[in-house]
Amino acid sequence: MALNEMQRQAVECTEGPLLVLAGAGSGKTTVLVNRVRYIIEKGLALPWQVLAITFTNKAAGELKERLVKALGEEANEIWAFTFHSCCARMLRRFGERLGYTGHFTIYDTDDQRRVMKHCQKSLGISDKILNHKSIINEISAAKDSLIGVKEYRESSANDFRKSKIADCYELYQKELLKADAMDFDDIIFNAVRLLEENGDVREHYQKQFKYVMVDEYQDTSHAQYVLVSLLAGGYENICVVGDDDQSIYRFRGATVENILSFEQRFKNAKVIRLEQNYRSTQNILDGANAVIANNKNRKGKNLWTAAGAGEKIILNTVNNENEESSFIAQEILKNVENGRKMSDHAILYRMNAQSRNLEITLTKSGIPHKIIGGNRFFDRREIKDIVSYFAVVNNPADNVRLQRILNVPKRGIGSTMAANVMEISTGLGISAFEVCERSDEFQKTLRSAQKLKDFAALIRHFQNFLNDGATLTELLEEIIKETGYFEYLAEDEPESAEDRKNNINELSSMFENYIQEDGDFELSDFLEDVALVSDIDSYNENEDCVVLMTLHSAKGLEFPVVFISGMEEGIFPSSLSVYSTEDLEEERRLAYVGITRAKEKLYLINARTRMLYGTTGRNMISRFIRELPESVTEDITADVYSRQSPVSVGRFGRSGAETIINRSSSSAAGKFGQVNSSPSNTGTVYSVGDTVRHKTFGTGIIISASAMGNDTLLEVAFDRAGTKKLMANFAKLEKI
DNA sequence: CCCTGGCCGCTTTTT
DNA sequence: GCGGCCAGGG
Repeated sequence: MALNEMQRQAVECTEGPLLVLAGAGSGKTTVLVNRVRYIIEKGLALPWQVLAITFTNKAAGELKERLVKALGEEANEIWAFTFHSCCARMLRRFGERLGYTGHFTIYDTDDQRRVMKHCQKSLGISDKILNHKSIINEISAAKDSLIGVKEYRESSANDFRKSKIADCYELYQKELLKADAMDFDDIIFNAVRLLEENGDVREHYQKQFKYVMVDEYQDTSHAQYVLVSLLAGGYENICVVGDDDQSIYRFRGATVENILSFEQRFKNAKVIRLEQNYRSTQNILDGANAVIANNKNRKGKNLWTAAGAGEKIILNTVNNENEESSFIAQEILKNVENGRKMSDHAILYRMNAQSRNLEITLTKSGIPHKIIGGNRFFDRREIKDIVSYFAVVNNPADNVRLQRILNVPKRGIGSTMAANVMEISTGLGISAFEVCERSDEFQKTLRSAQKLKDFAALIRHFQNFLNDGATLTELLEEIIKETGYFEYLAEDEPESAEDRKNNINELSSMFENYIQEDGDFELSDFLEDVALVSDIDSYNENEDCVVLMTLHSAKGLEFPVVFISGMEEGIFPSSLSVYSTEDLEEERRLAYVGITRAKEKLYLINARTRMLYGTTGRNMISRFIRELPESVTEDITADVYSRQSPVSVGRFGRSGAETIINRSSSSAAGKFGQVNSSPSNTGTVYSVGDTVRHKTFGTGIIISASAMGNDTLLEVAFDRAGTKKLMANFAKLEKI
C-alpha cells in the first residue's frame, strides 16, 4: 500500500519525540513497519538497536512477521516485544541485582490470589473485613504508580485500612521474593527499579536503543511511561502511537494522560494525526464518530474514508437472548449462502458470560465457531496441575505451584499438613520444598514426614530426568506416569476425563511446535509463555470459523461483518459504569472500538429481557444506539411498535426510565409495566459526612454533594467499592 | 484425612 | 449459575 502524506511524515520523522495520533483503521501498523524499515535501510540504526513495544503478543507477533517480510531475516534481531516480555527479558539477565534468579517464575492472577490468602492468614486479616480482591487491586494500582512497600506505608500513616493493606503488601512481596516469583505488575515495576537503581544497566540499554517505538500508547500505565522514558533516555528518539478514543484499560491502571500530556512531557515533540480510515465504510465511520463525539475528555478527531457510504448499520431489537442468538445464527447462514466465509463474521459482547447462549445456538445451527477468552487454555484445571509440576521442577521455591500439586493426585497429604508446611516455610523463610525435604526435622510435619519426603524425591527425580537430557515431551510423559495423573482423572470425574486427557496431550504438540521454531527451546521459555500468552494470541484468522470475543479482546482486529450483542443499558454500558462520567466515557470508547472493528456490515442487537447470572432482567436499549444518527442506521426490528423515536437518555434522563413503558402500548405492556430502576424521590436529604449503605457497593461515607437539576450528585467513598459518583434519587441510599 | 452437601456472595473488561 | 468455603460425618 502506498503511504498517504501523513503516514509518510510519520515514517520519515525519525529524530526526536513524536506522537502519532492514529485513528482506528488508519494504517498504524503499516506506519510502524515502514518506519522501522526506513530507519534500518537508511542506516540510522542496526536492527537490534530498535525497540518496538506493543501491548499484546499478537500485535508483537504481527509486527515481527511484517518486518521479516519487509526486511528479511535480519528483522528477527529487532526488539519487537510486549511490555511484559521485554521487561522479563531484561530481568532474566539482570534480575540478580534485585535478588531474583534468572529463571524466576511469573505468577498469574490465580497464583496471586493464593499468595494473598496465605498472607492474610498469617497476618490474621479476615477476608470478611478486607477481602483479598481489594487488597490485590490496591497493591496493583500502587505498583502501576511505582509506589513500593515503603512509600505505601508512609502514605498510609493514619489510615487503618491502608496500614493493614501495607502489612499485606509487605508480606506478599516477601513471599514472592522467597518464591523467586513476580506477578504481572512486578515485572514492569522491577524493570523500572532495575534501570533506576543500576546506572550501568540503564546506560547499557540507553546506548543500545537508538530508536524506541510504543504502540497503543493510550493504554500505558504510569510505570510503563516511566519505563519507556528510561529506555529512550539515551537518544530521545521516541515515537508513540496511540488513539485516545481507544483507551479502554483505564480500570487497569492505564492513564490517557500519558497521551494527552505527551507534548508537555517531551518538549518539542511533533504531533501527527492519521484520520484517513482504510477499513470501514463511511456509514460505519459516521456512526463511530457520532458516538464518540459525546465524550468530553478527548483530543478530538474525525475519521473519514475514500470508500463509499456502504450498507447501513443494522439495528434489531429482539425479545430475549435466545432470539438474539438465533437472529445472529440466521444472518450468518444467510450471508454464507450469499458467498461470505464463516471467518468473515465476528460476534462481540461486553462480558464473557454472554457467550454461553451464543455458543449453544451456533453449535445447534452447525456454525463452526471459536470463543476467544473466557477460560484460557492454560487456566484449565488439568493444564494448571501439569504446568505446576513443570514450574516446581524449574523452580522448587515456587510455593504456590507446589501447594497446588502437593496432594494432586491424592497422596495422603491433607490440608492441615499442607498448612503446617506453609507455616514453617513462612516462619523460617525457607521454601516449602525445603520443608518437605527436611520434614523429619520439624515437630509439625513429623507425622507425614515420609509422604512429604517422597514428594520431594519425586520432584528431584523429574529434575534429574530433565538434566539427563530428556525432552519436554518426555518429561510430560514421565510426570503423567509417575504421578498416575490419568488414573486420577479417570477416578475423580470419569465424565470429563477424556477431554482433560486430550487437553494434556495438546501440550505435547505444543512442545513439538515450539522446538521446531526454536531448537534451544527450554522449560523456562515454555513457562514464560504460559504466563504471558493469552488465547487471543493463538487466534488464527485463516481458520474458517466465526469468532466470539469480548469487545476488549477485539481491539486491533477487523472483520467484514461484526455483530455486537447485548446493546443494552446495564450490559453495555455496564451497570457498574453508569454512575461515573469517567467510567461511562470509557464504555463509550469501548463502543467506538467495537463499531470500528466492522469493515462492511455492522449489526447492533439488543434484547428486551435477558437471563444473566441466573435471573432474568429487563434492559432498555443502549444509549450508544440512541447516539447514532438515524441516517446511517436501518431498524429491522420485527414488531416496530416497540421502537419509537428516542425519548430518554436512560436512567439519567429527565423524563426518567418510565418512558419505556409508553413505548409498548400493546399486550406487551404488562411485561414492561415494572421497570426496576425508577427514581425513588424520597426527599431524603444527604449531607457530607453521612454514612450510607448502597445495595451493591456496601457502606460508605458521603464526601461531596452538589445540586444537579432537581437531583443531587453525591460522591461516596465506599469501604470496599472505592469512590463512586451517584445520583441521590436513583441510588436508593440508606442513611445509617 | 477425605468427601459431601449446603450456604453464601458475587457477577466487567486482561497484559 | 457458579465457585468458594465451611461444617459435619465416614
